[in-house]
Amino acid sequence: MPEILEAEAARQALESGALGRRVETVHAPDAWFLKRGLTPEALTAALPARKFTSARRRGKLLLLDTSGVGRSRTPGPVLAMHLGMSGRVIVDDAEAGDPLVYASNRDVPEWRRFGVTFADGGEMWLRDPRRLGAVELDPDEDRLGPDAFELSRAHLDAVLDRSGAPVKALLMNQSKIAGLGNLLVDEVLWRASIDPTRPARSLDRDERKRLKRAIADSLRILGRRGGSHTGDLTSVREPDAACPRDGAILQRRTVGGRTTFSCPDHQC
DNA sequence: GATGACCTGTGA
DNA sequence: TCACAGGTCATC
Repeated sequence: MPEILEAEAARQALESGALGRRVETVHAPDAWFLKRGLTPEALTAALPARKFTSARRRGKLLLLDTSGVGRSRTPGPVLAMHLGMSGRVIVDDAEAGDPLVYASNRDVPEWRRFGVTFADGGEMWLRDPRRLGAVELDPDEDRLGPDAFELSRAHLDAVLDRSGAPVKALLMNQSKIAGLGNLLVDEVLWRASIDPTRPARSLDRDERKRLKRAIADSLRILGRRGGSHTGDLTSVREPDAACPRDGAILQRRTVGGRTTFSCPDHQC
C-alpha cells in the first residue's frame, strides 16, 4: 500500500466525506476480506442506523468510530479498514489521495470488497484489486506501535536498543513503529545516510539523531508532494538508477524481505 | 529474526 | 509466461 501517507489521505477523505451520515446498508460480498472472525452478518447487525463520528488512523490502519443507535449515548463498534497493497477508499465516487503507482486505478465492480450505503443515498467503498486489505471490528489498536507522526526520540532509542535486526526491518515492523513501509524506509535511510542492513542497535548517537530527523522530514516533504513514491530516492528506484545526491549507481538488494535501494557511496 | 505464503494485476 | 508489486501473518 499505501503506506502512512496514503492512509492519511484516505483518513482525511473519510473525515470530510463520511462523518455524520447514517449507515443504511452494508455490502460485504467478499467474506475473505473480513478478518478475525468477522462475518457479513455481524457487520450487518453492527453498522446500520449508526453514524461515523470520527475518522482516526494508527499507522496504516484506518479507524472509524460509530455512534449509538438513535438517542443512545453508548457508542457502537470501531470499524477498521486496512488498504493492504492496493486498496483505495472511495466516498461518493471520489477517490482519496494520489493514484497508486504500482496498483491499478481502474474501477472494476468486483474489486469493491466492502462498502456501506448511507441513508442520504451516498456510498463509501474500499476497493482492492489484490485482496490484501482487510476489514475488522473493534481491532486491537495496541498491536501497533506508536504512529510514525508521533514518534519520540525516546521511543526510537528504545526500539533500536532492543533489536539486532537490520535497521530497515525494524523500521518496517508495525508493532514497533506504525506506518512506515518499504518505500518510506528506503527514503528515510537514504536521507539519514544509513545503510539499510546496519544492525539496529549499532547506530550511534549522531546516526540516531539523523534517523529521527529523516523520518520527520520524509513524512513532511513526501506528504506535501503527494505520497510515498515522490521521494528523492523513491521516485528513481529502478535498476541502474543513479543516486540523486552523488550520482553513484544505486544498489538493489533484498533487506527485511523487500526490494531495497540504497546508495553504496553515502549510506554506510 | 528470517522465510514463505497469502492474492491478483501489470508490464516486460 | 514470468517476475514483480508500497503489506501482513504464520511458521521454523
